[in-house]
Amino acid sequence: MNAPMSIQSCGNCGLSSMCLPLALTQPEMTQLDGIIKKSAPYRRGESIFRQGDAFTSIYAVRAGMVKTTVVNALGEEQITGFYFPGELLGLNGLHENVYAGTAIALETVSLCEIPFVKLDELSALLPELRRQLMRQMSQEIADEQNMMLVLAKTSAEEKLGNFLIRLSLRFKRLGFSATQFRLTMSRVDIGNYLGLAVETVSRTLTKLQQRGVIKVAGKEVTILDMDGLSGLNRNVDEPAKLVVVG
Amino acid sequence: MNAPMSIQSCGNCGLSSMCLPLALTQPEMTQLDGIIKKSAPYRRGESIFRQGDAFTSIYAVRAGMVKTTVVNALGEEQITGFYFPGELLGLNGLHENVYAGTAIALETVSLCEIPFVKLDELSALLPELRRQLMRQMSQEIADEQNMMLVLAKTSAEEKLGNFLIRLSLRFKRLGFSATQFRLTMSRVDIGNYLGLAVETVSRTLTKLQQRGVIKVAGKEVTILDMDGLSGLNRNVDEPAKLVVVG
DNA sequence: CGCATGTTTGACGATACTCAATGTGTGTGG
DNA sequence: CCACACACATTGAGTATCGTCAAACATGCG
Repeated sequence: MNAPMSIQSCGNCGLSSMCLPLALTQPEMTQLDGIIKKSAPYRRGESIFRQGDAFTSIYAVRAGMVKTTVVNALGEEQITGFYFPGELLGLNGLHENVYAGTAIALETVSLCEIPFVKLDELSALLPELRRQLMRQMSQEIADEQNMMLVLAKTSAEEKLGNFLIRLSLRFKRLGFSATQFRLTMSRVDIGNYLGLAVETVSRTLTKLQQRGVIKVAGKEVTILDMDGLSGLNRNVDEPAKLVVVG
Repeated sequence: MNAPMSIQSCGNCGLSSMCLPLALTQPEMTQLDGIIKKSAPYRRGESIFRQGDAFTSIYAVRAGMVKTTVVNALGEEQITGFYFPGELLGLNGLHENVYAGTAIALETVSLCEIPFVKLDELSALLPELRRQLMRQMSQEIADEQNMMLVLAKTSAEEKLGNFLIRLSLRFKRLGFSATQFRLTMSRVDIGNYLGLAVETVSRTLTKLQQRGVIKVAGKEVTILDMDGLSGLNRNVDEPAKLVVVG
């Protein structure tokens, strides 16, 4: 008796509506299934690919969380993103046939490996697959541009607020609580990603907590005042009593 | 007698080897030409598209320079890139069928407009076109990730050095001098792009000049010591008579 | 030629970094 | 199961880099 394959198929994957197969018909999905390789789970700290490795596949996260980094000539390292289930890894690799960054599992992670040559061929036949692939690349471009704004223009407090809100939205999209979740990454990772020293991350989280906007207990975060996080307290006066102008 | 069309065709465009038609055969290029719309030149300050506009086309820069920006909910604006001839604009627009940013001509600019629906259809037929489009998107992702590192991890001096070096490489690729060129954008734009105040841009350029690494005269820049710009003076010893305490 | 816009320079101050020490959690091995 | 060690996280003190405010200076367009 074979082990059930259901989990391996896009058709039975709960993430298909936010992943590559979006908008594919059932037979099309079967074709896509045909080229996807099951990959053994990665453990915390293991790398899925490394900067400079030959580019062969992109990966869809099925479970767990992944971080990606780039390193410059001086060895400085920057975390460029945290990837949730349904999101694609390795899209920066195809322009020079070499991965432009490293992907590392933040916890036990399960992935779908999609050989790019086959995906490219299939995308010629399936317009919706092609468009979805491009949409996801486009999405990544747009996301990173927004991140550039955050890095260049905002204070430590705004950076953390923005970070927590984006995490919240992604947890929500996956069906988890939008207001209470666990930070998979360390404070060091958060600081690296946001361009802050670890100490500043700690202090800022404490400050947000004291103001009653969030509650932090180790890696466990509760968002108490979503508007306070995003609204960026233009009114430094008082946290409660919200004034609506007009 | 018709006006010569040569300039309008990819086959006769000097940029084809670094633009979309890269690796296309002559007949394929003709097909691509068939969907490209000539666009009237844009003047300094004019927008090619605006954040929120319906996404219809991507644009290849043929002449002149373009900047792109994103604005967040609070009205903060971030320049996300400067685009040279041969580079593509609007790639961030297709994931939500709306441009995720604004593109503005920094000088008189001439563009090739490429309706995306047609490009998408054609990309199903021409594998090299499809791959080149994806490569350019991938390139943009990788570039922006490197920019995130610059924004998050480096000092004002390093930011300017990195900025000038990247400009230099792109001028070189276009056949211009790599060591002497004109900054098309204002100091305000440079500061915005790099996450620095205008005053810091000014001061840092002056400092780099005093150190003999560059020469600046208004918008005219000469790079005197390329290694000094990138090498990041690990040797802080002394430029002139510097007093070392101890 | 003059006004507007862009650029430079100076003085001052705030935000976030560095260094340092203490506190907390997690995983391993006895 | 507890103790220990190591990594991670928090807090404090002092400081540097860069931003803000302000004014003078240059440039260029009409």
